[in-house]
Amino acid sequence: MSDRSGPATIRDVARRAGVSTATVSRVLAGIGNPKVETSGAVLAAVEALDYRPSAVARSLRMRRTNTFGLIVTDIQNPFFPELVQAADDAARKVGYSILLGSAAFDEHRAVHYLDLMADRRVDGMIVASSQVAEESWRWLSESPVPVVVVNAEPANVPITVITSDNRAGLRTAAEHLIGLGHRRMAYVRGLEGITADQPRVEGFRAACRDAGIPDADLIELRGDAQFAGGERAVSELLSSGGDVTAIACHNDITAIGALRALRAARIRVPADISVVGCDDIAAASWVVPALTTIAQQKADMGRMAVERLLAMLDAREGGIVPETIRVPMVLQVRESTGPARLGGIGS
Amino acid sequence: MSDRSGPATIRDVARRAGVSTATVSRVLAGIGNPKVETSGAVLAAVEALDYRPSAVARSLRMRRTNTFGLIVTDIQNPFFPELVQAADDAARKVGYSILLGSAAFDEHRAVHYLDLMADRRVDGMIVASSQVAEESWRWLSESPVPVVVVNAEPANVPITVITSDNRAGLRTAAEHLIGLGHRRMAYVRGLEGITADQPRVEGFRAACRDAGIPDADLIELRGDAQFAGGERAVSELLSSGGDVTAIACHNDITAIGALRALRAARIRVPADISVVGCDDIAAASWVVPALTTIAQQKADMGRMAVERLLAMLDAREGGIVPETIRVPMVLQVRESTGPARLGGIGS
DNA sequence: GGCCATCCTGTAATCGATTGCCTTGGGCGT
DNA sequence: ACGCCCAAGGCAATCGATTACAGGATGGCC
Repeated sequence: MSDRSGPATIRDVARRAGVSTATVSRVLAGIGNPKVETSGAVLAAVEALDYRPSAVARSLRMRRTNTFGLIVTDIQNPFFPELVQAADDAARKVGYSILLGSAAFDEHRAVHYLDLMADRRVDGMIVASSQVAEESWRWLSESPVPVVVVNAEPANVPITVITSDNRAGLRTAAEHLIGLGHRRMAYVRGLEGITADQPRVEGFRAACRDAGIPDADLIELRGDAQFAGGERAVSELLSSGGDVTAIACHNDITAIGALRALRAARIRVPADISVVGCDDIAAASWVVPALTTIAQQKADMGRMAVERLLAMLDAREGGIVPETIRVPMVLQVRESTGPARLGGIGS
Repeated sequence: MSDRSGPATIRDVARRAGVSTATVSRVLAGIGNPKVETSGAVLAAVEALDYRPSAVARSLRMRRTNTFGLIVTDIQNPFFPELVQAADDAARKVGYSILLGSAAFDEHRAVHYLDLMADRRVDGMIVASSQVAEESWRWLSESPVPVVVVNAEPANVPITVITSDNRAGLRTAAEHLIGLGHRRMAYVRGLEGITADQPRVEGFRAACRDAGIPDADLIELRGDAQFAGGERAVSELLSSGGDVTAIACHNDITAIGALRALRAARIRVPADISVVGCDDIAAASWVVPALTTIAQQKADMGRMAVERLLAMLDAREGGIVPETIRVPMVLQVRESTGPARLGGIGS
C-alpha cells in the first residue's frame, strides 16, 4: 500500500517524517529555520516517497499558476516557433511555463483559447495573433490579467503592444533597392486585412516618394502571405508584361514563391530582377539565391513580451500604462538583390 | 465592490441565485433535473457575473487536469509544428489541452519538462524527443501516467511507441532511385546517435543489396540533420571526386543543404545528380528543384498519439500492453529525382 | 528559581470546485 | 386524511497545498 492512490501528498511526507504538513511546507519553502533533525527527516521522507508538490493545489491556494498563455496565429508559420522558444526561455528562467495555443487562422479557435486560458487562470497572456475580433480586444484590455499583444495593433484599445516597426522596415527595404538603382518595382502585398500589410506597403511607398519615384510607377499586387500567393502574383505580373527590375514582398514565404515564378520564367535573380522578402525565416537562407530580407527580431520580441508581463505583475495596481513598443527590423543582405539592369527584361 | 478579488467564484453565483453551490455545480454540469426556475436563476447569475469555473479548483477536486504534456526535441525544427498542431486538434476535440515543452536539443531541458509536467499533474504525456536519457525512459515507463513516445525508440523499455517506419521508408527511397537506373549513390547520415539515423541507412542499404549493388559502392557521409551538415558533406564529396548519380539524405533540411552545394558546383539536379530527402517539410516544395522526399505522416502521428493516450486513460488498470506502432512513410516524387546519367559527372 | 523572550512546530482555515448523503416537501394512492 | 415515495436541493467533506495564529519548550537573565 505504498501508493494506493496516485502520487505522494504532503500528508504522506508529514506522516513519514513524523511532523505536520505545515512543517513540511516550510522546510521545502526554506522559511523559518527548522532544526536540522526536522529538516533532515522531512527531506529524507521527500526522497523516499519521491514527493513532488502538486502545482494544482499550490495554484489554488496561492491564486497564481506561474503560467503564461501564448496565442499565436499559426504555429506552422515558421515565424512563430522562434518567438515561442524565446518566450519559453525567458519564462522558464523565472519559474513560469507557457501554455500554447495555435489559432490556425481561425477566429473561433482564437477565442476558444482566450477562454481556455482565462479558465486556467493564467497569470498573463501574450497574444500574437491578429485573428482576434474587435470585441475580444476590448475584453482583453479590460481584463484584470496582464496582456501583451505581439505584432498586432488593435485600434483604439489601450493595451500593451510589441510590434516590429513594419513601416520603417519596409522603408529600409525600398532604400536598399533604390540605392542599387532600381526605380521600376513591384510590391506583393499580404493577405487583406492582416495587421502588418498596410504599414509595410506604406513604408515602402514612402521611401519611393522620397526618392522621387511617382506613386503610379509602383505596381501593387495582392498575395496571401503564403507561397502560392507569391508565385501566382509574380507569374501574373510577368504574363501581363509588367516591366520591373525589383520585387519586394510582404514576407519571405511570398518572396520564395516569387523566386519560383521567376525561375519558371527563366528570369535570373538578381541579374535580371532583384527580390526582397521580410521576416527572415530559416528557409530564407536555404533557397537559391539566398533571400535578401528584412529581419524581425523574433527572439527579442518573445523575450520582451515575457519581461513586460513580469513587470506588469510586479506593478500590480500600480498600473503600468499601456504602451506601444516598436522593435526595429534589420536589413539582411544576401544574394537575391543586386544592381538594377538598365534595359528591359528582354534586353 | 463587484469584483473585489479576482474573478467570480461559484459561491458568488450561488449567493446571487439564492441557491447552494452544489446546485450551481449541478446545473452547470447538467446532472439531476433542476426546476426551470432554479436553473434559470443560476444561468442568469452566471451570465451577470461572467462566471467561469476555475479549472484549477476543478482539477484539484477531480484529480485530473484535462491536459496532456507534449515534449518535442526542438520546436524550431519544421517537422514538429505540424505534429503539435495535429495533437492539439485531436486533444481540443475531446476537451483536453496541450502543455508544450521544447527541449531545444538539451537533455537537461527535456528532464526539466518531464518534472514540470509531472508537477502539473498532466493526465498523459507525449514525448517526441530523443533527448531523453535511458534512466528517464525507465522512469517514464514505470510512471502511473500514460505515456506515448513518438519517433524515438527507447531500448528495452516497455512503453508505447509511435514511429515512422524509417527502414521501410528509406527502402522505398532507394527503390525509387534504383528504378531510375541509379547504382552509384551517396547517403548523407544524420546526427550520430539520433534515433532515426540507424534504421534509415539500414533500409537504404537493404534495398541496394536486394538490387545487387555491392555494399562498398554506397558512399556514406556524416551530416548533422541540419542545413550546414548537408551542404558540407556534399561539397566534401564533390571535392574528393566522389562520382555518384544520386544522393539520399537523412532529412529534408540536409537535402536542401545538399542542393545548395550541388548548385555551387554547377551540377544540375536532377539532370546530373538526383537528390532525395526525408520528412516532407513545407520548404521541400519551395526549393528549386522541388525536393523528392519520403513524407512522414506527422499529422497522423500527432492524432494517433492523443488517441492512444485517451485509450490508455479509458482502459485504466485494465492495462493496455505497450506496443510499437510503425506508421508508413510515403514517397513524394517532385523534381529533384530523374533518370541516371550514363557517364560520369564530367561527361 | 521564576519570568519572559525566542524559536520551532502544530492546529486549523483557506483557496474553489464536486459529490455523497440527507432533508424537505409535494404528489399520489387508498 | 394519512402515509409513502421520489424529486429537488442543501450540508459538509474533500482534493493538496500555504500560512496566520497559537502553544510548548528552551534558554537567558536577574
